[in-house]
Parts: sequence; C-alpha cells; structure tokens
Amino acid sequence: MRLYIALFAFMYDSALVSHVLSRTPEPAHLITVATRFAPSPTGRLHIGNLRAAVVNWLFARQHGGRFLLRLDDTDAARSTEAFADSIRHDLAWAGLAPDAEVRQSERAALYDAALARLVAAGRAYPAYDTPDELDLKRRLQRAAGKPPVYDRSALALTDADRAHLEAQGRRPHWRFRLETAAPVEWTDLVRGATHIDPASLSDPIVKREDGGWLYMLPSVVDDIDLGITHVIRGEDHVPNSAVQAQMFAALGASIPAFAHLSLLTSTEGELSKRLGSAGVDALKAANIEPVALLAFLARLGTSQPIEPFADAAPLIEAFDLAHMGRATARFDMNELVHLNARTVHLLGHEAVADRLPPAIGPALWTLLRGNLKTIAEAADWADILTGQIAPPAMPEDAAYLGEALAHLPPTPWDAATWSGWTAALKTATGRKGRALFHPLRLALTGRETGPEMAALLPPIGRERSQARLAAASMAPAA
RNA sequence: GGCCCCUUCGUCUAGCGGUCCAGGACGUCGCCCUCUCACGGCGAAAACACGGGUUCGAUUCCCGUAGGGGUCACCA
Repeated sequence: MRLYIALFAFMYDSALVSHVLSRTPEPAHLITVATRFAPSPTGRLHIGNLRAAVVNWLFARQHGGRFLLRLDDTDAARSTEAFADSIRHDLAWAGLAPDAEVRQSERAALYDAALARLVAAGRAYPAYDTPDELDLKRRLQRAAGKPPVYDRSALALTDADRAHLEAQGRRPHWRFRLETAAPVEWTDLVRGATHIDPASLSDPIVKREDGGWLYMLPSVVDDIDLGITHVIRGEDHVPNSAVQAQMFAALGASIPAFAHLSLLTSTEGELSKRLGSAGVDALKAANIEPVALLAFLARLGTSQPIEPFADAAPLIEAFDLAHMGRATARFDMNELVHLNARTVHLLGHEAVADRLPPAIGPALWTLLRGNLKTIAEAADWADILTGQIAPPAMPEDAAYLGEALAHLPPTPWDAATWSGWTAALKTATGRKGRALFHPLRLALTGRETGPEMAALLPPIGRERSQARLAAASMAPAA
C-alpha cells in the first residue's frame, strides 16, 4: 500500500512537472535537437558519407529530435537528379530515413536575403578579381612562404572603380568579410576546445560571378532556417566551421554546437572522402545487413566495442559523441563482413522471413543461422535441405559411403536417427571421430561445415540421403 | 609552404602524474562443448613512435624529431 502511494505521488509529480514545463518558455536545453545530413548530389554515397549520416541519425534519434536530409545542389553543373535519387535510396536502404528533405537549389531567395543583410551590415562585399588573378596571387604568396590568404584588394575599391569595372562588363562575385581580430573558439563535441585564427583564412566567396551560390553561406542560412542545433560532419570542415560561426553571428543567429568526426581511411590508406569503391553497391553485393552496417559505423573509431545487434535501439541508447576518437580510423571491409556474420547469427526469423526461401521456416532458420555469413546463404541451405544438390565425387571414401548407404535406417527419421545410424556404421567399419563423420557431412550436404548433422538429417530425409550417398560414392566417370 | 589535428596490442580504443610490469572489444592462438566441422563458452599471447626536458615519479605535462592527416577553389 505504501508503495502504491509513493508510486502514485511520483507519477503525479512528474505529470505536474511536465505540465509546468510546457507552459514555461523553453530553456535552451529543452529545445528540440535537429541534425542534418548534407551531401551534394554529385556522386554516390561512400562509406565516409554514410558514417556522417549514421552519426547524425543516431544523435537525433537519441534525443528525440529531427534528422534532415539537405541536398547541397548549388553546383548546378555537377549535381544530377540521378545522384539525388541514389542518395535517397541508399539512405533508405541503410534504414536512415530522414524526417524531411530540402534542396538548396530551391532556396536561393533565402540566400539572397541573407547576403543583402550581410552587405548592409558591411560583412559582405563585391569583388572583381578573376580566377586567374587570384590563382597568381596565391602562387606568389605560397612561393614567398606565406599563407595564400586573399588580400582584400576589392575592399579598397571605390564606387568609381566599381562603376568603371562594371562598365567594362565585369560582374562581381561576393565575399564574406571575416572578423580577424580574435580567434574563433568553440567546444567541439568530439575534439574538445578548438580554435582557429581567422587571419589565416581568406574571406570566403559566397556567391559566384555567374550568380551561383557556393557552399558556405547557404549552409548557414539553412541551418538557421531549419533550426539545426548540432552540426555533425567530418573534420575536413573544421576551418569552415570557424568561418560559418562568424556567419551565424553576423546574421544574428545563435551558433549551433559543432562536432567534427575524424576521417576514415581504408586498409590501403585511401581516405574515405576520396574513396568511391566502398559504396552502398559494394555493401549490397557483399550481402551486408543494414543493421550490421549501422552497428559498424556507430562504433568504428569509438571506444565502444564493435558488436552485433539485431536492431538499432541499443545503438541509439548507448551512442555518445564523447566516445568518438580524434585519430583517423581504419575502415576494414573484412571486419564489416565478420560483424555481418555475427549479426546474422542473432537475427530472428521474423526479421528476415521476407528474404528467406519459403522452405526455411522458423525452426530451420534457428538451426541454420549460426552457420551463415549472410542471409543470402540460406538459399543454398534450402537446396541442401529441401531441394537438389550435386555432392562432390569422393572416390577415396567410396567404400565407406557404400557401407553407409547399406546401413541407412528405415523411415521415419527423427533427431535420434543420426546417432543410431553412425553407431551402426562405427561397428561395421571400425571408423570413428572425424573419419566417421566428415565424409557423411560432405556427401550429404556438399559442405565442409554446417549445423550438427543430427538436426540436419530429418529435413534432408531418406530419399535425398540415399541419392547423395550413391552419387558421392560413385567413381568419377572414366 | 602557412595554420590546425593525430601517433597506446595486427585493428578500434581506455587511460586525463603514482591505482599501468597499461584495461576492453575484434582478430589470432589454445582449451571446453561435440564420437566430425561450424556455432557457442572459457582462457592466453599481444601495445605506450623516437629524443630531450619538468617532476621524488611520466602512457599521462612541455619542447623537439619522425611519420600520418586536414585545410588554404568563383567544389562541397
């Protein structure tokens, strides 16, 4: 009774608390988390992209927040609809369904408005340098051992200069003016205290001469507009974050939390961001389960063990950016393949039934799964257990297999048939151990390894066994 | 070249001055289960890049060396 009262009081209490909270202006820590995955549809997703997507997804799910897909298709020349589709499909395959999707190519009005505000505030300016001029300046700076930072010569242009240039038919591109007085600092959720000296950076070009938008500003405008709270991306973006932090501030927005993931490297040393080979196609070809990929990418490069899970829930629960390491981690396809096998071993029949041959019911699945590396292999076992296979010719063991054929027990077969049969064979031939069992396994299943034969024998049945023993004991045709 | 980051068992990593002759996970090896193999269970071997400091004491702090990576596009 006491317990009931305490319990009731507790429930009442929390109901009260949440009621009060819902009427209070939202404290910062209660603002809904929103993350985004922002690939540009200029190619297929690779393993590095996928990891960023996984981490953003896990983080959002863990916090009950939103996970958005933002297609960064401002580069009209390189972006294609086909790649956009492939990204959607690959994400769906991996189980990383976004809560919403936006395309930057449809949001130019927002970017123009933001640029206008920056210009008005003196934080953006037109420049007329040609790519060749800029390139030359950079070469000179580099040759002089200096960082190739834009010299801001456009800032010195007078109205008359600009009018003159325009009269010549020159069109401006637009740069964001960096505030170089103090270092940009933030506490990165992965790297800890991070600081970048903006004086070592060029004022970024945000809008091209042809009117096309570049990555830097639209990303910030969208993050503001979509209420992104956590920007989680690869560490190649660290310098960008310094620039963008200033943009958020210049636009009067609060700066989201940043988390920069270490990059992945392949076993051959290639960097994941340049690695096209490890794409979703390759993963599908290797029959990798999406949940295995999820587990692998959630744990690779972290201090948490890489272990198999049947579903995403425990991964979401245990996820923590603080567990991510800062060194570049090695992506090893063989490790993924192995994790996939261990994952298959614990998948329930209901989770895989739609991809199993009809012959493999729950009982057979449970019998088989511990010996499968991929679900696709279940089809082979369906043939072994309920269909036709051609056992290898085993001339060495022909006599023994003939003996086995002669001692084949009468039906009905059950779990005890195997031990009765092999016991009789043992007496008849004097064989034992491996010599006794291995030829039978090979002849009956065509495989070196598999589940225990006692359980395999009944589904295979007497008829198939008879045929396979006969075939295997036959000497190869001369 | 400038700036920034990284360097612990084969691999992913824990470690935030003594608790570390360095802990976990995968792999490897061995044992058990089994009258075979696989699955499974248990156990073992296996690492602080190098050189200087600082300190009573460095895996841990500082400097340097070597190696690796990022970035410096009218790409993202």
